Amino acid sequence: MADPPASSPSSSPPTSATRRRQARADATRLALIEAAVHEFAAHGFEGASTRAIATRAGTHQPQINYHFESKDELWRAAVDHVFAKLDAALAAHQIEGLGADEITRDRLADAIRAIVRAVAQLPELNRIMIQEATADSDRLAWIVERHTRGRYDLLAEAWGSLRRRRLVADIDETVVYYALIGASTLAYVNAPEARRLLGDHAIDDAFVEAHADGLVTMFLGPEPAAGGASAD
Amino acid sequence: MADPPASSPSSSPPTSATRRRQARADATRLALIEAAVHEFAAHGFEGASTRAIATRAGTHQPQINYHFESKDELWRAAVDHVFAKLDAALAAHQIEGLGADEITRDRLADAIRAIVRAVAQLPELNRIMIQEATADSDRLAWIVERHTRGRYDLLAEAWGSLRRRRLVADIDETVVYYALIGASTLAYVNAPEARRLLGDHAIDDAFVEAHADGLVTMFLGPEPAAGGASAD
DNA sequence: GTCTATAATTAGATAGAC
DNA sequence: GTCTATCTAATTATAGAC
Repeated sequence: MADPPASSPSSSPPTSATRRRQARADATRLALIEAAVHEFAAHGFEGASTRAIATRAGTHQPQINYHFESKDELWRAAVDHVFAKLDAALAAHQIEGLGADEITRDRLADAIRAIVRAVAQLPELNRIMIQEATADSDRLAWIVERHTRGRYDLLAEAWGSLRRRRLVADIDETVVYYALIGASTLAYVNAPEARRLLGDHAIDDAFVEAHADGLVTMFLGPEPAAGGASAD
Repeated sequence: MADPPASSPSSSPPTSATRRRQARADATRLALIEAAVHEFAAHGFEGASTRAIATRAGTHQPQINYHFESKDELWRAAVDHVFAKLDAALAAHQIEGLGADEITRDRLADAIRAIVRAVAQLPELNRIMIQEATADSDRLAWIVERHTRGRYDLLAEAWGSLRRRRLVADIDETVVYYALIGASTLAYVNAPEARRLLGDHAIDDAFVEAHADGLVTMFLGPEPAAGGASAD
């Protein structure tokens, strides 16, 4: 979405030297984005300094204003980057998404497991989300319209469909949305706290699997009701 | 815990004037703490400025260093303040706590409802907690040992007791802790986002009650199993 | 105790050499 | 494109009048 700064201003043919320069520039840009993800997640937008980001990226602070218009634009590029990684992780953890076909209890169970595994390996995304969601701002408006609303609608429709068919508990979609996101992300968002509270190795792969199973039980019940449910 | 600056340096008897001065000072101190709660919750420790806190408190920025040693000490006073409010809110919403006697399913259900109602009216506490928990720091160490660990132990013991007696699903205490805190707090922590996503009045009293009921259903099941459960 | 003025540091952004 | 040097504005904390 953010255009890279124009690197071929006129019609000069791409020589080997300019191609190497471009590759170096792309590497710098990516390193800045990944460093920004880490720093914004840890300290919030205002708490993260562009100097710390540049140092983590192995470059110098003015590079941020060269490759991005401003700290704000770097933040947007970082957010787009982690959401792209989320979609990749979700795709890796489940064959079909929520929206593909008529939702079933088992499909939602698979989706919940996929969400838990994905957010476990991508804690920065939900750290950034929550840092921004605590106060209204232009950044919050941007992130809600660009990344949040579509995902909310998908989950709300899936839950609503199951709820109307009595395949899940009679709980409001808005309640389920925040309960599921909160219940699935907090242990990873708060991993530094969890390490102090529970020990260094408390949030490991076994925890993630127990967490996924636990949330499926909590949100979908121990077992699908045999027989009695009738469609709307 | 933090001693107020000594206001009676020698043995001068308290005149009406000095008593009025002291009352004014106490009011300034409290106004600073409450403004600090708001600003730290909205912007995090590093993102909140002492000028903004002083302005919100209706006083001037150097008052912070007079009434508190530093921004850091003000933060600690603010955290103690919101945890005291949490305890008051929890006490108002339930007769007995988790630790009073042998835990029962109904007692835990009451506790969950009390937690939801309390965190709904005190979103600043969980905003501050989550802002700090995303990165390790001296502040995180302080808050975990001073405020978090005891509450974690209480809930983990209660759940473990019910779990051993097969009165709740067989889910690990650590999973339940983060799932419950996340599921109960996120809608209020993220209220600015929820307003953009769902509309201005989505997180109202009816939501809180539906939320409380929904979490009881999710964590404790729709109904206690009649008969079959045997104690350990 | 509360105020104004200011010191010392650090922030994001820019200029210009190479 | 990347670097060094630096500008302007904002930060926390302190000094000193009242």
